[in-house]
Amino acid sequence: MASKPTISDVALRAGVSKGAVSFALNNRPGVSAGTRARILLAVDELGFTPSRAARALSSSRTFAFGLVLARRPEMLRADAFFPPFIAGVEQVIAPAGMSLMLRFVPDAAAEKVAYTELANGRVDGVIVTDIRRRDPRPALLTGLGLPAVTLNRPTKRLPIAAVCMDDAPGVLAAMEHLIGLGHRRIAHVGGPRRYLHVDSRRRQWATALAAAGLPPGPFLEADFTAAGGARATAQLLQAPPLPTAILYANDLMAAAGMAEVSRRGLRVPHDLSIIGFDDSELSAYLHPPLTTIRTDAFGWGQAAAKALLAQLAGEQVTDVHLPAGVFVLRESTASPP
Amino acid sequence: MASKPTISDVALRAGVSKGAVSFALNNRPGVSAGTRARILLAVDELGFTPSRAARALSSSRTFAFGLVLARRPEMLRADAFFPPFIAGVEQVIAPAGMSLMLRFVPDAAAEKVAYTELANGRVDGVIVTDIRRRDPRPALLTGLGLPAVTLNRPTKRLPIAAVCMDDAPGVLAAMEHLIGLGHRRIAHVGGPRRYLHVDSRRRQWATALAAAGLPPGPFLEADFTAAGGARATAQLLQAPPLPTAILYANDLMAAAGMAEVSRRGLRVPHDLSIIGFDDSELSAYLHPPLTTIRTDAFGWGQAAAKALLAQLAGEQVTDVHLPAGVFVLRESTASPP
DNA sequence: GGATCTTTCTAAACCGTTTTAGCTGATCCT
DNA sequence: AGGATCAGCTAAAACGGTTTAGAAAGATCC
Repeated sequence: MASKPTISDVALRAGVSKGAVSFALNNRPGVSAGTRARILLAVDELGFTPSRAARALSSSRTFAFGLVLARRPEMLRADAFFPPFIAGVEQVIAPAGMSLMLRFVPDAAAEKVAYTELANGRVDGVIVTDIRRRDPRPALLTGLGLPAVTLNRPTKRLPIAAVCMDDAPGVLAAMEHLIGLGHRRIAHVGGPRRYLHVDSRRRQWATALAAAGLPPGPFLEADFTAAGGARATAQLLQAPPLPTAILYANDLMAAAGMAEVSRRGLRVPHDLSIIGFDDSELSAYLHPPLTTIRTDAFGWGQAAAKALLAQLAGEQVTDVHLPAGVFVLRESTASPP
Repeated sequence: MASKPTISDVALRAGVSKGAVSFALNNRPGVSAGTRARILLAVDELGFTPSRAARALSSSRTFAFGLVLARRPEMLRADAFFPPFIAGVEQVIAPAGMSLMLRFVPDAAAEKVAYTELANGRVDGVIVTDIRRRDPRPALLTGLGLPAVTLNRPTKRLPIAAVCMDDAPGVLAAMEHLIGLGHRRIAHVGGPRRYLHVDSRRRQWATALAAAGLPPGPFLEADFTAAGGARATAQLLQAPPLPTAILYANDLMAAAGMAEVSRRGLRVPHDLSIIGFDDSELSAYLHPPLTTIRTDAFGWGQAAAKALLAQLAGEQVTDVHLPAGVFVLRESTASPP
């Protein structure tokens, strides 16, 4: 009585066998309504909650999802995506009695170890983010037999479902907006090109440029940090021909870029237009408020969690397509000087 | 052979009993060097890794720590503390074979449920952040018998160790800097007052004001979001006497405040000095670069994880005191107009 | 009215570790 | 030489659930 009650205590109190209690608790047929009520009463009186460890051992399910992040700590310092993303995941899985197991690793080698450990009875499935070119993880995960969901689709055919958010419409709208304003030299500051979404945004940008009959603009590969954004901006601004607009792959780099522009005595948007990506919380409150492309990290987290949950429930899951990011017009863009 | 090898497979291959294998793997005495080598060889050949679930069940340890965050999703959107904090925790616990279990909950009621669930065989200990006034969690946790570490000390005497970072020196240095520049009306925009660290910073600010013989300045309670920071700033600026400097409880509010000041045609730092808190990644790259007080979230995470690990190892842990946040002078402060 | 199905429930096996109790044979001590 | 001690190992009992095989009791069928 002093220590935590077990299923045997419940069985004893309800005058049934352990098996009956297990059936009753898992809503399985084979228990009469009366007995079920008696069992639930005993559960309630004893304050019984099943031990996850025992459940995990006998049913070989862990009731946890895994998320492995391969990032250097400094890249996490101001990350605007993961906190809301994780919150979205949590909101969906917590009511289902599951929890999220997090792993931060510094590089790809550690990443592989982390997934292997997670596969070894720590989680029932994983959400794979930051898909890279020739990403080894889908193969690794199917090899490990670990159910998974990816954020965006890595390559054409894989037995892993993807939860996709198309960034083409957002980037296109942004580019059309700039081109409509009369911009002809539109630069792009992206993230590391190994990431698929970085490359995708870059392609949309290049396509829009070409479609408007404009010459290919300068592309700079930065690292998603404020420091990187400032550095890339400085580089774009150091020699003519100067771009009249810059599209960034996230708001953090855009904000830092905007500051860099100001520091050089140029004015946003008068001398240079700036567009970010993600619509982070601060962006609406910068000076000037940042025009950006909104992505719904929270909703993405929810969708990914739902897809993984459905997969574990045995449903045949296909790719999920979320509403594309929308272009949010604020005040960091104007006609070129 | 097809499925994952168990400890019995290893025992069979090495020609010993399961017990011997367990002893060898856990570096326990009672196994000769020769036998140990034979066992380790078998482990290697079979690629054996012990099942966490079975381990958890028989040793009643879960090899995971828990972290429960009671925040509304919008407060997480731009949070600069948790990503590096969690990264710090991870860096310490991963080599020890442990992982982090995360829970996001919307309010205090859900919080209690979350801790109770975690206590029930899901984690070996928790890190408690965002300590509030009359926080019910320390009592809850000691009641649940769940080892814990708090970030900063809630009240005087509790059997829970705290990992503390003193913000007094940083705030004091900031205030001395402002007062030295000649400021006499220094406002403070804090976070929700139920948080102990909010109250602590507010007290330091008030004390410094009093120590300099200045009248108590206006305090505004905001919510740590950019929107809240902008709103509070607007309120401070709407009626004279205007403050000549504002100290914010985080960089996000400070950044939004700075933009709000600019929007009103005032110039930072010429017309108004601004100081933030935390030194988030963007702050050094704002225009002007934000003067702030640096807190080491990553180091805090490491220290908290170490303390919890030590506690689980049976060590008598006392409070840990981390280096205080340092004042980082940049360009958002100047003499009052 | 007996054979056959269902339904409801029990007993026991099982999941893969850790841990305890106890069994060996060698060594030490007097 | 013979008992105590010890390291090195084995066998088996936990840990707390799930799951399977099968028993007991009613309901159904011809």
